Amino acid sequence: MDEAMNITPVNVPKAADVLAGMLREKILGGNIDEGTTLPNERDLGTQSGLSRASVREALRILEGEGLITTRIGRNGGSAVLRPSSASIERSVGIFIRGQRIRLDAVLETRSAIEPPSARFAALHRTDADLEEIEQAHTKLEHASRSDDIPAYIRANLDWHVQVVRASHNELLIAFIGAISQSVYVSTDVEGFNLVKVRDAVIRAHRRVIDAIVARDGDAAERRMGRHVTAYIVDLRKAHSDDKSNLMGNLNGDKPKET
Amino acid sequence: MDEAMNITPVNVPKAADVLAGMLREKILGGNIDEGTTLPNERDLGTQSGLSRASVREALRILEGEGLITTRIGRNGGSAVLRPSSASIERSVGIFIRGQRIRLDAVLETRSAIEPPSARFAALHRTDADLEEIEQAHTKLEHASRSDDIPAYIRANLDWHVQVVRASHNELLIAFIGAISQSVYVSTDVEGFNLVKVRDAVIRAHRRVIDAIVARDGDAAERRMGRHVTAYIVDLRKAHSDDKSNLMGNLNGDKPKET
DNA sequence: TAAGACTTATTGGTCTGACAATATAATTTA
DNA sequence: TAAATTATATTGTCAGACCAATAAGTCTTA
Repeated sequence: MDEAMNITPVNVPKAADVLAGMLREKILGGNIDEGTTLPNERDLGTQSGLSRASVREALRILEGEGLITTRIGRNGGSAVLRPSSASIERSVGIFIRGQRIRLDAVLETRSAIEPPSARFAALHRTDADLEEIEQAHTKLEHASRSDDIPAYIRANLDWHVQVVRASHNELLIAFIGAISQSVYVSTDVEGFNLVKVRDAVIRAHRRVIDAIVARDGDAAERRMGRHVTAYIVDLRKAHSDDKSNLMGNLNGDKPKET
Repeated sequence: MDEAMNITPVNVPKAADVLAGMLREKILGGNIDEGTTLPNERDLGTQSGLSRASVREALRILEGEGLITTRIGRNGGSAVLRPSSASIERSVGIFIRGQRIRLDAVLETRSAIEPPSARFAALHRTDADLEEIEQAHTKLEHASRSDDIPAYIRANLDWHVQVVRASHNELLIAFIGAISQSVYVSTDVEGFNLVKVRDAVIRAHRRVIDAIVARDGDAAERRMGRHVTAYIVDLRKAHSDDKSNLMGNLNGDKPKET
């Protein structure tokens, strides 16, 4: 590169950003217990030499990052929070909407993540995990039998989430959770009107469960892979009437007129 | 559930949150071009009936979500931004640090995502993608030959990112990008001191590239899978001196004394 | 005429101080 | 002792002012 005399654009951090950065490092770096409360806004102001408005902006940044939660009233204040997958879910959701990622692509992502997750689930599961998965499976069967399609869709997603949970890989869990949100809001009900379709899903789930029970990672990955791939193919087939577009995107846009 | 007479906890949204929500929907829902500027803070205040401080807090929230960027000065203001993967990277990074996810688990996640990504890369790649991958490969070889380990590590990660880029799946790209950040800051240099190790990596990369060139999805997935698995195994072997802990986590903590 | 220097308007950045809303603690009272 | 009341600590919100940065407009000058 030719970066001899070039200096980086002059850095003019805002006061609130600086304070937020300091507090963020304190929270993430230090061994601070969850629930510990920061000094109140006025004290933070005098300590940092900033106005309360700037302090509040900094706190709002941290709140957005899921690092603190703020309560009003006496003994209120900003309490340290262990960052959860919620903020990943939020940013992924915004990303999907903002970039207008198509449902097709989201499902493709899911089809990439879930099979290896099923493998890890088979390898790392506990008996408690199995119980959760079985419970989700029962709920799915019940929703299917009572023709409650919305409940069925919810239960279906839930089952998949439970399988990934059993992998005990927090990142995969967070990713699947984030994706599931988006899949849920844009899964269309009509795909599951047919009992035949619902039954096929349930049978596929059963086979995956069996592999997880047997701690057979290879089988779990293979079966989950076939299941999610088949699911995508089915959806594409169901939507093959408007061939130009394959599927709607996640923004509720009308198909472009051509 | 027994939720007959129960009312949900009274909802007291903050003014800034409400305004942020309205603006967020306007930005994500409406067809607003990137670069469009919102009204200035004072106008937003009068239009919404809120004080400028509240308006600013709302804008700060949106800025944190990557939906706007704010510039000072005449013709400045808050310009709409297409949300990028940057905010996903940030939230994933915070999640990893905050939850103290171990490097081991991060690598496991990578080993789950990359093989299917390589498959998609083989299926969806363009010639331009190939060029990027080859270029990254050349850089890796060069860094290896000149024993520049930091450059080697950077180039190594870069190659992996380029492969996933070729999948043209924005979510997978974002996930891998987010993970790579964390892998980078905690990959330790010593694992690559041996030429033998570096050469093995390069040969494995070559085989993956060949599969992508041939548009052979199965081979690409299989070879990438073997590569990342071998990588994890090697790292674990290298760190087998402190057997209790397998690897350091990503927070630079000292191993717990027992 | 065109390049440079100066002026000015617009916009976000920050501060101060005040009051409102609310949740908990402390006190009083039945 | 328990319920009701009061006090207090804390965030939520507002109004207004001034500072800082930027770009458009204007003037000067070669």
